[in-house]
Amino acid sequence: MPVQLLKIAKGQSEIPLPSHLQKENLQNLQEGCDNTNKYIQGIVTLSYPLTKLGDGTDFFKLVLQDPDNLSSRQINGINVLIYGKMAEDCAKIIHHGETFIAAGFKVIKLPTVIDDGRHGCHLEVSEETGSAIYVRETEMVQIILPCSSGDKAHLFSVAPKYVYTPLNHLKDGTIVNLYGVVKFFKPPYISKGTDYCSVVTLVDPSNVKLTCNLFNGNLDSLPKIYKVGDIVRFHRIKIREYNGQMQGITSGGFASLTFDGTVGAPIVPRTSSKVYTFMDEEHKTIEELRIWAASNISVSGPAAKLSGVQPMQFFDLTCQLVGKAKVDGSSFLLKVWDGTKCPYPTWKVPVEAKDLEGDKVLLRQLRDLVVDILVYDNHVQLAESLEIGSFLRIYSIHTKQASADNEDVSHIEFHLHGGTCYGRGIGVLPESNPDVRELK
DNA sequence: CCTTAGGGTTCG
Repeated sequence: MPVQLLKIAKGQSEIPLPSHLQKENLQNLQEGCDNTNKYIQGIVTLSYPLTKLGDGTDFFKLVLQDPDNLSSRQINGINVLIYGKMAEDCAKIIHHGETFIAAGFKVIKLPTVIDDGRHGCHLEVSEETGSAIYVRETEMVQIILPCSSGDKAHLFSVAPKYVYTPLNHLKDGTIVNLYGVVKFFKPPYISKGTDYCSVVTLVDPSNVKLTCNLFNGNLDSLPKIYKVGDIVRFHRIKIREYNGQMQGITSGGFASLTFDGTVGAPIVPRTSSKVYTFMDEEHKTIEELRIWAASNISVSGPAAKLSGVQPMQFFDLTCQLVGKAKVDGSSFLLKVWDGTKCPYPTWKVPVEAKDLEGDKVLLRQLRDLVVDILVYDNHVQLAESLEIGSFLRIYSIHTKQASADNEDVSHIEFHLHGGTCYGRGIGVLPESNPDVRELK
């Protein structure tokens, strides 16, 4: 059998394998079987540098995964050992994530089988034994598995070839993957249906906007967007036409990654997915979008501090929750601080002492810095669930100047009105957020 | 169940 080293480039039609070859499942390999007319196929998840054996023979080793049997619990890779000229050629053209096909391979049973999910055999491939190797791009397969915890030795990944659609190429009724810069968003809120809802408007270098309605019963499954300018990657979002415009909506397998959109910031995806793909190619995309966004997205000015508030305005406040209290059915009180002092006298919402949650001593210590924010209607339920001490960003707080009958001077009131216009809402920030660190 | 929202400030 002649040696064939075949690279099928993207876009070219696939060259069929010789018809006499039959596919053998990676799980079914056994030593001693006649594999002359069989081939195996897998995705390259790991490869080692080309080396030379003691006798000068080139040697190249890679690990294959069966794309039909990928799961986080089952590590079913099989080692492929390639010798001679074929090793040298493979080392040049094979990349992580590509589909590797070998015909005319030799199955060698491993002396000691450890029951850790590893394959009981390895494969040997060389020109001398009549092997043929085909390499092609991997079609879209699911999954990659950076183990989020535990044994790092088993950390490996499979590169699926996801295709990302620019926002100006979206078509009604399709399910696509896409990247976008957040131009507007509503932090997740409790919808009138059964799920949390987050509305996100994206834009990309095609300058087309896409508003997405994202729903999920699990708050954590919605994108963790903290500010305009964040960059998101959506997988499997459904595109529909609504009022003459394309609209995105969550479909069954929706998943998202969110990144800080600041040029030069660390590229750390925010996601609830334990399993996701993220490779060099994605890094590059994020960096390019950051640079584009820097000159094409107007990020709302520097974050407002309590020390800088004006009587009649809407603003976003990054703060820490130090107290909360039930007020009535349609409003709820949050006591927060951001380390700065509001220059105006602030409104104190009267509540019964028994309804106030929070460290009394701390509340007293911080009494000149803490402000009362009254939240209404749809925000009440979310506000009730917030934990004392957590870091929040409250979007579109309204400041109002008022004076009570028993006061000589006017005070300033902080309201988070009902509804979600202009992204009005409450988001919880992780302690790792740069704005939270600044707060501390 | 197969919706919810479909960006564009409350009016307490």
